[in-house]
Amino acid sequence: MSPLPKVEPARTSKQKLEDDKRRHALDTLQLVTGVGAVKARNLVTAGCTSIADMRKPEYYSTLTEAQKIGLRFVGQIPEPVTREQAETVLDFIRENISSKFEVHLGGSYRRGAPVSGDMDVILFHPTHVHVPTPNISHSSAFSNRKITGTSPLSSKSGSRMTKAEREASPLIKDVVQPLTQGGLIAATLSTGARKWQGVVRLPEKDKDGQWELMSERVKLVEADKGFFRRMDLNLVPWKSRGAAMLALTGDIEFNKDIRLKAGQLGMHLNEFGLWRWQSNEPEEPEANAEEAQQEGSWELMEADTEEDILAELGVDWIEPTKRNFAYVVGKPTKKKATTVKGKSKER
DNA sequence: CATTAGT
DNA sequence: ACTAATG
Repeated sequence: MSPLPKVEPARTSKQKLEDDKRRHALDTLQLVTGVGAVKARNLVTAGCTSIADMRKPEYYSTLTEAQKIGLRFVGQIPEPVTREQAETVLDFIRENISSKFEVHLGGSYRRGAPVSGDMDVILFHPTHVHVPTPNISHSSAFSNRKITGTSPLSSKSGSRMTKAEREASPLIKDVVQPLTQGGLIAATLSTGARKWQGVVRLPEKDKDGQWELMSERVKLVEADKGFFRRMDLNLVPWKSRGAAMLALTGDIEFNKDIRLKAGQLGMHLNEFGLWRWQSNEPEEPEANAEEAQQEGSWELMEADTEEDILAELGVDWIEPTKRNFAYVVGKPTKKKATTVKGKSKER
């Protein structure tokens, strides 16, 4: 009387256990900055199942430079940054670079969070850096295609930088270098013309409120002594300050929402500004080839503060601290029957 | 190009 | 939704 088909409990539970272990290994390896789903899977498949394993030469040698840095600071980087720590770093930066830079903190700090996962530093400079034209065509709503690399405009300007160009860039020369020599910057994860990502050692003040000696800080960095945190430096053209403040303050859902709104109004919003599409003169429509060459171009709108951009989008001012969770798009004096978005993830 | 990261 | 850097 046991017509029940027999299952195989031994095999099933063993399988389940191995699945759990594998998942745990994948999650663990992804604690290292720069290690994502693909790299973690490759490592686990190769037999690397722990942070300690990752330091073995056979695995370590497969890591990128950024992943090696991530591994070096894996015990420190996940630690949250307090507002006080962020403000200390901000003070230090202001004291150690040219006063021509206007320095702000974005991210969850600006949204009022008590602690943040990292520091998002925004640097405005009145002269340096130019504003790149968006790489998408206006009809992207229908044909989601980008302008091809054969476009005379897009092919060149956004291209890569040589090492020499990189070191001559204002972000590196005028910001990263002094902050490194000052003993703030401990390691670089990635660095380009307008974005630097890396690790800083929190500067400390002595009993008299004086910073540590510069030479002391540099030694402490080399000895891995102190508190290390993630920081991003963003160099922003003056004209892009409003768009950059919006983009770098977030949160993600807020950014998506106002960008969607811009698109619905036929505009394009990115961290460089609010753009409107300018069609080319039809000029002489006769005899034109089947493929119209240039349909038009994106032109930067005047709106260069957060207020102006939001106003242009028909959105009333929203305090940064209100950009965290549910927020309303549309007229505030009307019913609340407008789009409300929830949140999911925050550090 | 894919991967990772960032709001 | 959209962009930057790496390899």
